[in-house]
Amino acid sequence: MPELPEVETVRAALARDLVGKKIKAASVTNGRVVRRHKSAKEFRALVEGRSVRSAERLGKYLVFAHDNQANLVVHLGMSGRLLRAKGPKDPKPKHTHVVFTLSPGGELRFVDPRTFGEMFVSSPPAPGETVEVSKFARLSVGGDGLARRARVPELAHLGLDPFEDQYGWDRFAAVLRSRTTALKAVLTDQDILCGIGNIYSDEILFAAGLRYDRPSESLSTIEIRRLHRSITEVLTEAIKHGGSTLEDEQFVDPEGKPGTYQQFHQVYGREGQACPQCRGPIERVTFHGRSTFFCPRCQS
DNA sequence: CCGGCTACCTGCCGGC
DNA sequence: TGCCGGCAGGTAGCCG
Repeated sequence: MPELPEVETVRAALARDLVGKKIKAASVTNGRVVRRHKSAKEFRALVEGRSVRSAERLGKYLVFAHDNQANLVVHLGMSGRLLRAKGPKDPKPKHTHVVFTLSPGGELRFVDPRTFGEMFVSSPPAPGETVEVSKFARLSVGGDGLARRARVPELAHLGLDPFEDQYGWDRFAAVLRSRTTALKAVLTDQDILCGIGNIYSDEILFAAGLRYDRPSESLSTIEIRRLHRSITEVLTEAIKHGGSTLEDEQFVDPEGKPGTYQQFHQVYGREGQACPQCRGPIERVTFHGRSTFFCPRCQS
């Protein structure tokens, strides 16, 4: 379940290892992965022969700028991996759906058992064509973020990325006060804040001492500042440890290395265990059809 | 406009 | 031992 820290880990690895290389050939063996395109053939025609100029991230999306104004966009979904390989002789994992042959040398493969992940080539909007950028992005994102959204229309609906410029606590306060929804629903709504999913929302809310079901507009200024700080701190710490790799899922970076942040999880997946702060039992509830872990004593 | 529900998928695990 | 239901959850699309 790659969320922002896992996607950032992949981005950083590919910034070192993919940028500057040319995609000589692409092979697509599961068309569902490129479902935004009319055909796999169309997708191949758009990527083959292109060089990769940069590796960026917006929320949980990877954005690789091509040498022709277009961008290759990748979302890992629930179980997607981008894996480097030395060449075609390296054994292909099951569920390898796309293989890029790179120049110089090697391959980049997209492996995704559950096929919730996808990739597509985004062409810049035609001159004069306007792109509707999400109102939460407009509210707080600086020039780069807005420009990036305008360049990739498919991602223009995304809200604030927690690491984008100009994401101050006062702007964040305006976002929270504009909704009456439960905090967890706000944190995981990609059109408001992008990059946070089920695991990190629970960890962030525990760090902030706030319950998942607190109405977002009910927070005091101090609570808003605490939540704002917790978002940055938890995600930064998770990135430092290469993201989280849970026992039942298989996140690894492009070199096949798992993350280690799971050992620092305070509440996620710890139902019945002692809260690290008060030693009371961590509770698990189903919220919006998803598991939510929290400490009823430390979070209010 | 907004919130809530479901479909899309495969692997894994517990129960029978 | 084998089958089957439930669960995992990110996003898009639909509906009220």
